[in-house]
Amino acid sequence: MEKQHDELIRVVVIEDDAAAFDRVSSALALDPGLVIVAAARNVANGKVVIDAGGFDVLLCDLGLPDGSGISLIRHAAQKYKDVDIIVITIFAEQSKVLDSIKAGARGFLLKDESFDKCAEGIREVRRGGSPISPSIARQLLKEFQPKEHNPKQVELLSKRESEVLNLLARGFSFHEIGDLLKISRSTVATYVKNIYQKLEVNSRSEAVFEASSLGIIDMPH
Amino acid sequence: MEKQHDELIRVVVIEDDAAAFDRVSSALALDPGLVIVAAARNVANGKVVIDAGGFDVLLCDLGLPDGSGISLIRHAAQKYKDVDIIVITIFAEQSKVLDSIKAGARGFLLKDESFDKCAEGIREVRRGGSPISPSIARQLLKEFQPKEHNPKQVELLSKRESEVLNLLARGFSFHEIGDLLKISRSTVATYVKNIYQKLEVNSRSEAVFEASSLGIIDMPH
DNA sequence: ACTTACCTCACCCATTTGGATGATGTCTGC
DNA sequence: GCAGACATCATCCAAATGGGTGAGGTAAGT
Repeated sequence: MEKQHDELIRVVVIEDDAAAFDRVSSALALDPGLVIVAAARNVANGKVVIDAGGFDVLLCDLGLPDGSGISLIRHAAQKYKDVDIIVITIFAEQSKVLDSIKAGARGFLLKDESFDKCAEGIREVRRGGSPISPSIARQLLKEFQPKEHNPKQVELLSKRESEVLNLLARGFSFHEIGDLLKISRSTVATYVKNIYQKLEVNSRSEAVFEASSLGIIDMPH
Repeated sequence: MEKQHDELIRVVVIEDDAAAFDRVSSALALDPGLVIVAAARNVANGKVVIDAGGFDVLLCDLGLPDGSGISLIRHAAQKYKDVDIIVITIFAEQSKVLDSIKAGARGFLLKDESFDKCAEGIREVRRGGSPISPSIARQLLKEFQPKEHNPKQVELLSKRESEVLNLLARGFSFHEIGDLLKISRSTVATYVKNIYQKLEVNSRSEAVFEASSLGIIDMPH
């Protein structure tokens, strides 16, 4: 499917709620540059519509009667790299928002607040931006912000133990770590044992695995 | 500092460009519920202003003459949990956007497009949302989307090697892995050597570390 | 037909690790 | 003042790892 460069943006809407669909279509009708070329009310039909191609933007609801719209998003995103996918949903559920984005969604609008912003959102996404409702955006920011979930974890390891753990992760031997930290290798071994106890593991690799999953290790990149 | 629950929102603006500051202050002046209680043009003065407290929202530029606004954001976020911080900047630089968010920013507006949306953004953030310019939001979404940066990485490890790596991470010995995969421990050792070569490491812990940083390992959570 | 990648196995051996046990000294909090 | 957490060190030893080398089979791609 070719990306159209003239002003006509072809939209597919997948939405099971009739009232919501009406409001979306009304909103889009106000913009002469937008045209709804197809619609579906469930996952099964949605897939057919998507496979048919011939559109630039996909507006997709998440809570469809026969499954989650996320599978459709993934399908469409993989099939058509140039299609911009915008999720329209009622509530900002943390996990579903993330899953949608991982599946390839490029915009996220809440039904209640943004029907009038629908057309603007579509233009925005075509411009290369990502329209995101503020309440959803807040969810996303939380993902990036340092997680202080479990206060215990923050101080689970002592300063010295953390240093050792980070060096362990980078493959240094006890001997090398000892040299780097100016302590004996026996002391390093002691720290390692303490780390293992605290993390409830019994090998280096498990410790690194556990620590990186807990976010208590300095990762590159 | 107490969070004010009446309608008056006290704002601090840290912005070095006089023209930009004027436009922001004009925009805020149109909303009688907003009042600029303090301002600064650089990091040094910004810190003083922040330490003085008595505000609800911090609007902060990133490119200040004597340093990055990110340090101010971090400082303010740590000192006042209830203060909402919005970044106002010219360009959406990927790394700085991320750093700002990690530092505690809760909103992100581009100067060129959103001066008029400034007041609305402040109200949004007080409501618990996160106003984010679409072009910045797109940057963030990219962070979440499965990174296919290096096509090699996707198939860096063979299927069998990945299985072994995941078991390595969980602390199984060669012997145990061999039993689990119904292969001999010699074969496991061979895989491990291959994995090390491919990841350019030479120990289990390094391999786990590298793999988790590359996202080619199945992490819990 | 030939190369390349993958899956499989074996043997050898020096180095490292993990586990156990025990010790000294500091510092903080109760 | 004393328990508890932390940082530091030591010795012993069985088991596991990492590194080297070699080798056979299959499947895919050139």
